[in-house]
Amino acid sequence: MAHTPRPAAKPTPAKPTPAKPTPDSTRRSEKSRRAIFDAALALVGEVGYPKTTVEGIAARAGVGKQTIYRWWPSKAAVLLDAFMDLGERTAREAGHESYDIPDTGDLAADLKQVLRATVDELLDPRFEIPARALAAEGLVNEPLGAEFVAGLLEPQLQLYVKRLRSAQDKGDLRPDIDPRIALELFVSPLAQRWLQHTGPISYAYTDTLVDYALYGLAPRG
Amino acid sequence: MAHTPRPAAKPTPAKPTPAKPTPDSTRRSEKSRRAIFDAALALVGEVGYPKTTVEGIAARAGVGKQTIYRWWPSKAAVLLDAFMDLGERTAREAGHESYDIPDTGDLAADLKQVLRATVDELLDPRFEIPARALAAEGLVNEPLGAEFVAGLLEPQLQLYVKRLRSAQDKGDLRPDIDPRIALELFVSPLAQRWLQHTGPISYAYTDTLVDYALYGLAPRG
DNA sequence: CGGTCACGAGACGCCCCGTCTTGTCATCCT
DNA sequence: AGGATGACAAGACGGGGCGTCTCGTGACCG
Repeated sequence: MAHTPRPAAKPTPAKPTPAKPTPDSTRRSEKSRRAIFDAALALVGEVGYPKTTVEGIAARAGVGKQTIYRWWPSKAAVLLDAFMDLGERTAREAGHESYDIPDTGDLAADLKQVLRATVDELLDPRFEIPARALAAEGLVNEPLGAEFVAGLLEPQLQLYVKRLRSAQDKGDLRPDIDPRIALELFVSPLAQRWLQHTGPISYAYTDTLVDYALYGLAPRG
Repeated sequence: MAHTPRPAAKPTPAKPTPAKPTPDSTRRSEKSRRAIFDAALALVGEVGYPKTTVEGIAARAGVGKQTIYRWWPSKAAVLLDAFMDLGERTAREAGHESYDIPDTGDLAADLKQVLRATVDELLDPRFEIPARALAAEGLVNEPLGAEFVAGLLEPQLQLYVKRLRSAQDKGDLRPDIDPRIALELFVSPLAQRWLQHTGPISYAYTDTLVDYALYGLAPRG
């Protein structure tokens, strides 16, 4: 729960910050929380992010506006939590405790496989619409962007770091390479094509990225 | 002038689309147009994109709101035209008729030089604030995103395509490589780090990207 | 010299914002 | 048991930007 307010508050009643009421999260209604998530995701899918409003979410969820403002600072924060909750639920029901990039010994094949799965995900509207909306909001809304990166993006990237380190141990990757930079050679191009529609995304494309990145653009020899 | 309305309209008065008044662009006030651009860029820089409003731009420019709505569909479109106009003006006063990536014969050095210049640009607040705002809007607003890509991004990328083709002619780049994909190996990582704050950007970083991309992540031999 | 039309100014209804008020209900403490 | 607490649904409220509209003005046109 990313936006749950801090449970403690200074005892001093007269401080510069107006001393918010600080809601009691133990008394929180789980039913309302889920209804808000469902309504937010449904509305973003149906009318798009810009036309999704806090009032609309509240009405759709059968919830008072105050209940939303009590727990989240903005519609973007609501959607971020809803999206992360969705991700956890779908991962759980798919049986994944925690993802990991396969390690068959063939680095190129493993990377291509994961990127193909990513392509599928990026093209699934249930994922695409809220993810794009959150990415867009994160570009302009600093704290939300940081949470988006830290909560959704960076954990994925760390899986690549792990797999690339393993490859270095086995001599499949140059030992002087920084894995955190290396992964960007195939992940970032896909991300940019998806986000900004700068080109089509397909299995052939991501396969090509892996080959180019691993074996280099310059002639070998 | 990206959003100048079409000069012609069907003679049929009763059609499904309500037949907009179609302003006469020959009678347009150049003074107002410039004042709107200046006001839009100033406001975005001062109060940020979300707090920039059409009313605010109009008031700052000493212009009626209708004059903005007559020529642009949204504040995002205004800012896009203002930003493109700014780019043209600064390029002109810097004496550049048209940019081009240097071709000294050393591909790695040429790419590193251009990327270093890009780093400088990305870190210049005068460029950064409106560019990020437009990129964010373009993610969610399809037609604006397409115009952003076609008008600002793709022309830059084509310079890389040109330089990479030249490298292929000289044998500095594998002949089977698609230059449009190859350029993404070093441009997209930089773009993503800048847009989403997924990591620091520096000369050392972009130099590394070029080396990784040209010579590959896998051991040579 | 009369007609056309972009212009500055601003009024208008609309919708959403974020806050505040009211009454209900579940939980916890005494 | 009974009283206090506090989240809850519902919705009223002022504020402000939206996009459209109506004015009166002035520049250019035939």
